Amino acid sequence: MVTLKQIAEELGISVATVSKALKEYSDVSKRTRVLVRETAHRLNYKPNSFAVNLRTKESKTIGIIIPEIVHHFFSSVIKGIVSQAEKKGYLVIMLQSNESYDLEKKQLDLLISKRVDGILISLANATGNFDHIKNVISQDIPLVMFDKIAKVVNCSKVIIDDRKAAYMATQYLINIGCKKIAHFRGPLLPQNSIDRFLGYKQALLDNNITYDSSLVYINECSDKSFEEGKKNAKQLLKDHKDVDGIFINTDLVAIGAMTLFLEKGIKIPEQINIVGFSNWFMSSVISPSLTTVDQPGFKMGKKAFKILYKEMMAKKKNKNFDYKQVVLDTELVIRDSTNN
Amino acid sequence: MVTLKQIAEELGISVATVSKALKEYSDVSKRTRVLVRETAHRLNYKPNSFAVNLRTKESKTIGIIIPEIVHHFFSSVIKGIVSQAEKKGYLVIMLQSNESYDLEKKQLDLLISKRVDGILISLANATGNFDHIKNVISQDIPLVMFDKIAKVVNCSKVIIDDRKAAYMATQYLINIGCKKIAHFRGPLLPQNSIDRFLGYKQALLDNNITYDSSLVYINECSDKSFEEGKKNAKQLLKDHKDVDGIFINTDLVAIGAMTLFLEKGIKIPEQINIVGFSNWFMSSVISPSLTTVDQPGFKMGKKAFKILYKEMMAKKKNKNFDYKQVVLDTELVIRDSTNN
DNA sequence: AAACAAATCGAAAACGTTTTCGAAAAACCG
DNA sequence: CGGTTTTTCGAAAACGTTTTCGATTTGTTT
Repeated sequence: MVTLKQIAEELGISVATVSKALKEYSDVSKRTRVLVRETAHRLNYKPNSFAVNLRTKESKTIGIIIPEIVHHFFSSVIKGIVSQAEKKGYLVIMLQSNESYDLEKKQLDLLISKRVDGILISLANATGNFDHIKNVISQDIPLVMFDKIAKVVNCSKVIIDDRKAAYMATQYLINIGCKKIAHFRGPLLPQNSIDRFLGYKQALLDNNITYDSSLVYINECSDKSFEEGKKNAKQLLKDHKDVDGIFINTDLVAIGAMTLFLEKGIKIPEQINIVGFSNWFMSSVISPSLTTVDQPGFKMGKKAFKILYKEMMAKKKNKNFDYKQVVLDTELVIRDSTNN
Repeated sequence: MVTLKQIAEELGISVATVSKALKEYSDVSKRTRVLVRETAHRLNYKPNSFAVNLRTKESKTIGIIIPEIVHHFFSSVIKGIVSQAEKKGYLVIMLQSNESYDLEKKQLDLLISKRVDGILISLANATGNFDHIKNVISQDIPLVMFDKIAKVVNCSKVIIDDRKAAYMATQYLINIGCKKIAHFRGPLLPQNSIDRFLGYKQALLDNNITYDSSLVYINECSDKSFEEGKKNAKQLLKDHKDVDGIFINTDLVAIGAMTLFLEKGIKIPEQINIVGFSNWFMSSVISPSLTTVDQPGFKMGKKAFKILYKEMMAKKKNKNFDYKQVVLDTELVIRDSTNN
């Protein structure tokens, strides 16, 4: 591995000037500048990033923690982050929390001991305490949360308006004539689940439909989403035979539910209308295709990185910055699982 | 940020002993060892990884390059890699080549200038020249290829036996009575496509079915897989009305094809039997569910890291090592798109 | 040619850690 | 107590870069 020193010796000049020449400092003559550049290129010089990191106190690396990698929405977000980060010369370290609070805390620790320049995080379902996040922020490490956020933590966030999106989805079910609408709401803790539930409830109230808590089903575990969708659907059939619409927290659960209904000979959308959430790719290719709320993962990833980047630049210049909250638009994608 | 120096001053001892105390060197007394540990903990000391990297010449980081993140198989592989790497104290930097040769080369450059300790890579479809890979290996940087490999490159590899799996899939179609079997083979360059095609061809020959090259369709672009599946299916209907089975390179293309057939009123599996490849999750929930070859992504990721880890350890001790080639088992998952 | 300004360079410190090697201190033994 | 071994410690170099600041050289002006 060739170093600055070797280039310096090769040319009979000092390490300092070599370094400065390569960075286009104005206090090195044009002649030596090209000389240095040429020999650097000839010797295939690559700066030792360990030394650069140590000296500049930055790693040009960011960390990202998500609940689950094998997930259409999250992998889209990652793709957005990685693509944007690369443009700005940042590499991305990826970690997954498996929806576990303890793991999330541990991963966060790992990232800060690696001294990443910034962190992007989407919370685990199990995360109900946010001290670990606040702790990072208080250490002045830029951090932005996306999608699964904590309202109570003061930092930049990129989200969708879950409540509004859920409201629109429910309103749509009402518009097409549904009288008795159930909701599969996902786990209790995450803000998304809460907001989507509240949107659902509000839409009912605004349309003078009395809210019935027995129509709301919880599905806890997330790596068994499909199975839980089936389970909830089965239970729903026992509890309420006359339900004609369901708004479901996430596509995979919705697909599970649809699968069970089809097994039981129940026609979709004729007997039950179903709306999902997230717009996974598979929702467009199953039959009937699933009406769902499109969640812009790729865009969210890009936006989240852009904000983080600004914060990292601000920190570098010792400037302080205001936290931003960006709300991305969603869209109801109407397909064949609803009777329009 | 607290350093060794600060701990040393706090205790009135030298930096050297502090360092050694924290690493349980035997040449520091028990008394000072606990003293150092305690104050380190009290001051919340975290070693500066930049300095450690510089000194030890390792980053405890590996890089991974895949063609596409938003992809069930590859995200499974990543999950396997990340989980295994974390156990051994390694973090993972992820990059995607977007199936482009130029990007792949650039990403590889990025990783080596970041001085990752090792690299895992799955080649882009467009990669037909392997000098960039050989170059890395000749620099003595541990590298293992997985799934989309280059046979001609001498390094460790984790793969499945694409040829055998394709043979089995085709043989299965023959066994259930298919007389005229088409093949959608994917792009030309990747070894997988080639091997799967060869397996298909061999199965035909072994069963005394004459191979007809007009039954083989190429789909080039990979982020439009679904659309290309439809396109190929449409063309197939024009060319060969009497085809009764298709073996398709990858699930998403198969699902595209199935979608078109269903649109055209062609019954699956009654009129056409379809076998895919990869076993994406969605293949189990569409209807009819897709018969396909299960490709163990998670396991492949774990195995690939394990081999890389051994090579990294060997390199650290200046030992040399033999390249390994691991072939993982596949399994034909029989579902409803074939008439069994 | 003197005086000054501008351009060009390099010595050296700093970043924080690890590790070698010699020195000092303590323990042991006859 | 002298000599030897063992234990414990620290000085210092090294990793490769960046950057400050003073020194030297060159150029410009009278």
